[in-house]
Parts: sequence; C-alpha cells; structure tokens
Amino acid sequence: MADHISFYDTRTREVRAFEPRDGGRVAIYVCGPTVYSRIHIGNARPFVVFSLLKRFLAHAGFEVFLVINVTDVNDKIYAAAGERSSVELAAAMTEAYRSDTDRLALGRPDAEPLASEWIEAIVEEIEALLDAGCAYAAGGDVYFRVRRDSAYGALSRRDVDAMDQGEDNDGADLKEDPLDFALWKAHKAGEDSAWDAPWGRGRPGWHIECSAMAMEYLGESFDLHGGGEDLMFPHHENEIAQSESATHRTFARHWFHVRFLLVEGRKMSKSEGNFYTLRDLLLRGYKTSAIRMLLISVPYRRQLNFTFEGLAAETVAVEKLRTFRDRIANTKWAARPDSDGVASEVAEMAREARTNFRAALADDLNTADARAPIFELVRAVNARADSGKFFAEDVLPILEALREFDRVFAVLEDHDAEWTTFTLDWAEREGKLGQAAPELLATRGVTDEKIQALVEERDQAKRRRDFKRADAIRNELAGMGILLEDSKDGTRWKRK
RNA sequence: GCACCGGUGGCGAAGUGGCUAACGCGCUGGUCUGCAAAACCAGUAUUCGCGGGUUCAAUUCCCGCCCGGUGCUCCA
Repeated sequence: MADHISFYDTRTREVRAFEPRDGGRVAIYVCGPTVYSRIHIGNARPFVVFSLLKRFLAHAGFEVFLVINVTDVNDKIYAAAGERSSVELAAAMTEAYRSDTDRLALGRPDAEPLASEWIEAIVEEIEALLDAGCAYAAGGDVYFRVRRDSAYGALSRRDVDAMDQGEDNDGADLKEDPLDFALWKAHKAGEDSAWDAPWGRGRPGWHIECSAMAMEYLGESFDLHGGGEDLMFPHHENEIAQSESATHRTFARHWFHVRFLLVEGRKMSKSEGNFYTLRDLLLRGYKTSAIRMLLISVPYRRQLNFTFEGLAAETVAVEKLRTFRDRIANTKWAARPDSDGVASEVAEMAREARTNFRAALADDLNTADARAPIFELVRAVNARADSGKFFAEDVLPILEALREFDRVFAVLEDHDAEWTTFTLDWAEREGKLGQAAPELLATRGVTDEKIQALVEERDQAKRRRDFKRADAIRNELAGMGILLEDSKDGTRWKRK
C-alpha cells in the first residue's frame, strides 16, 4: 500500500516520489510555534497538516517519528513578557499550545522538544561550525558566514548577490558581511534567560535550535522537514546552511511547506480584526471537527480562505458523516436473500472508495480530493438503504471503510460535546463566559437524563396525538442544542 | 522593483489535452413524515478571469493583460 506516494518538494519544485531512507521508517521534523501567545487558526493549519501527514504515512504502513519543536527562547517572547518573566510566559504558553492542539484530536507528535532544553547540543553545533571556519564570534555574538556556503539560497531560489543587504539590522556593525546571520546572541540587559558558552553568556539564535534538535532526534540526515511557507526563507535556508556545513550530508531529503491561510478573504492580522485563536473559535461555538474539516477541504499547498460561513458548512458535512455512521451501525438490517458467496455490491463500493481515498492522499496529500470518495460512498449506500438493498453483511465493509477514512481525518470520533464542556469551564475560570456564544451557553448543564425525560414525554404526547405539546417539547430541546429524529425504531436525539 | 502562487456553478473546492467538469455547503421542486428531522431523487457551470496563439481537439500547453494573495534577513 505504501507504493507510489509522492509529495511536492520545495527544494526541487516538483512532485517527487517519497522514498524514506530506512525502508519502513519515516523521520519528520517540523518547526513548531514560538510560545509567546495562544495559537491562532493560522498556526493550526501546519499542525493539522503535519498531523494528517503522519497519520496518512502511518496508515500506509510506515513507522513514523514526528518531531515538532517549541521555540521557547526568542525575542518575541521577551517582548511579549514585558516586565514579567519570559520563562513563565513561555511555560504557560507551551501548556496552552498543548491544550489547544489536543482539542484538534489528531494526536501528539512523538517528540516536542523545547529549545531551552537543548542548549548543550546547540553550543556543540556552534563549536563545530566555528572549528570548521564557517562561523565567527564577534562581541559575544556568533555569526554564520553565509558566503562560505556556495549552496546558500538553493531552497528558496534566491541569488545571494541580489539580496537586500539589510544594513539596518541589529549587529550590523559586528558582522563581517551583512548577509551573515546569528547563531548565538550575547546576553542583553532585560533578558531573563541566558546560558554560558565558550564565547560568552547569551542565548541561541533562532535557526540553530532546529538544526540541533532535528539532528539530536533524527540524525544528521532525515526524510522530511516542514513548516509554514514563511519559514522557507530565511529559517529553513539557514538551517540547511548550518547543518550541511557542519555535517557535509544532506540535512533533509524532502522539504514540505504549508501555505498561509486567509481569514474572511484577507490576510489575518490583529489590525484587520480577523485574528482568531483556537479558543476564540471554540467559545463562539464552533467545533474542532468542523475546523479540521475546513482545513482539510483545501490541499496544503493552496491558499485557504478561512471563513465562518465555511465553518458552518463543514459542521453540516461532519454531521452528515456521523449520521450515516450511526444509521449503518444502529439499524437492524435484514440478511441478504441471495447470499450466494459472491461479494456484495456494497462491499465492492467500499473497496473502491478506499482505493480512491488512498490514491488521493498518496498524490501530494490531496485531502480535498480524498473527501470525494467518502461522500460518494455515503450517498450510494444511503440510496441503497432507502430502497431496501442494504443488508446485514454490508455493515462491516462500510464501517471498516469509515474507520479507514477516520484513521487519517479524525472527524467521526465525537469529542465535540466534551470539548464544549472543557471550553466553557475554562471560560468560567478566566471570567470570559460573557464571550461565549448564547447557543453554547444554553447547552450548559443539559444532562442526558434531562434530555431523555423530555424525549419520553414527547413520545407520550405523540402517542396521544397531542402534536402541539410534542412540538413544544421539540422546540424546548432545540433551544438546548438538541436535535430529534423520529424513526420506526423510536426517537433518536443528538447534541448539535 | 525582484521572485512565486491562484482566478472553475450562489459559496468553498477537485481535476483533466478529447467520455455527462468530482466532492461539500446552499437554493428550488419532489418522495417519505402528523409536521419536522434524516435520507433519497430531480434541477441548479452549454462552461472553467479576459484577449490571442499552438493543436484535429484547451478549462487543461504558450504569450499578453486584468484581478486577488504571498515572500524579499535575523522577526511564526
């Protein structure tokens, strides 16, 4: 099943066969968040994409090891902390990042190293670069000699001589060449995290931490390295320069960049007023299943327009799949009258859908295309079920197909109600309950027992043909976010 | 200015040198239902930003234009 998987490679600018060095094993490194604030929907896209990538590769039979680092020493963190401790801010925001991404229900990376915990490895790599003559210390800083690296600019297709010389940057007077970038920054007044190093007290530059941690976890050369498109230059270009100058080996064999998203058609920014954290969306009553579905609806290399209209549409789409799954699983289907040992047509449809699903993902992780066979299967099977052509022996192939889809997409498992409770409890602690959507607040304290009692009362009213009363109860439940479905097998309800 | 990406139905979006241009949402009509909901059926792009070219054939390749987006150094 693992054959013919290919991904676009930023370095070669083409869709290339993905061939891990070590047969069945895949090592992936992704540049994660800088923890100075809660993650927003733009940060969520790479997290979702790389989690899906891992899930797909694992599903395709590879043993995947995914590293997503956390940058917890950085200028932005110092700036955001102000008078407070940057260390405490970073720790709190790291926790928030883990909690928020847990709500995305895609699992955690296999390792989530913090830059601050790998200073020793970073210092060692800088020493190696100094020894090799690729770097130099100046005024307590250490810089990398960009012009010593003839391959510099290959990833982002930039001509070193055509680059802006950046004279107004920090440390310009210490650099031999304006193109050089910092591997180590000398301690400055007001910075509350610093480590001793042979060339002076300070902290790592931004790029070196990823080189060091990637090599610590995955070795000098590994399969795939990724991040947001913004990281291509200078971050990843600099990582390649440092790493390959130190090891003389290909650092990452495949480069994978996730496109930025737009929010309501515009670039997301605080000044535009379209800046949303994951928590904001949860408080507004949107479910992470819908967020995932929306992020899946556009392939990772395309710009995605994140809108509330889109979220609403995907909420419905997720519901359609769950309703279908429940229908198949919970109905007493008749045995097939003409079971003559031939595989049923439904089993054949499920097989074909699974094949198409895998093929779409194997083709540069085309998640948008991969959704089509799922919905096609749902419609075809619903149609058969409506016309009495779905039988007990068809249940298993269908549920297995759904399980396969969900091993990658994770939208069927319903944690939504749980996350809603979690979000509201958090909002209460933070005094933000007032920001919660009214529909969300209405669901608070609505227990299954309470719902069940009302549903039974309505059923009795229906039996008396007291439809006024029955409809009143249905409306009352709707106000609590409960939807009813009458069927021959009784009334089913679900939380919206 | 330099580099790059996109413009497909009401919205989102896949895709291909030539079968009826996927899929999701929406809308209209129908079946079912006490009414709904769910589900299904039918309809909803004579056409893929505009102009030109290549080709027997282009939405798909090439050129130009218009529109939108992104990057261009220490800062996800």
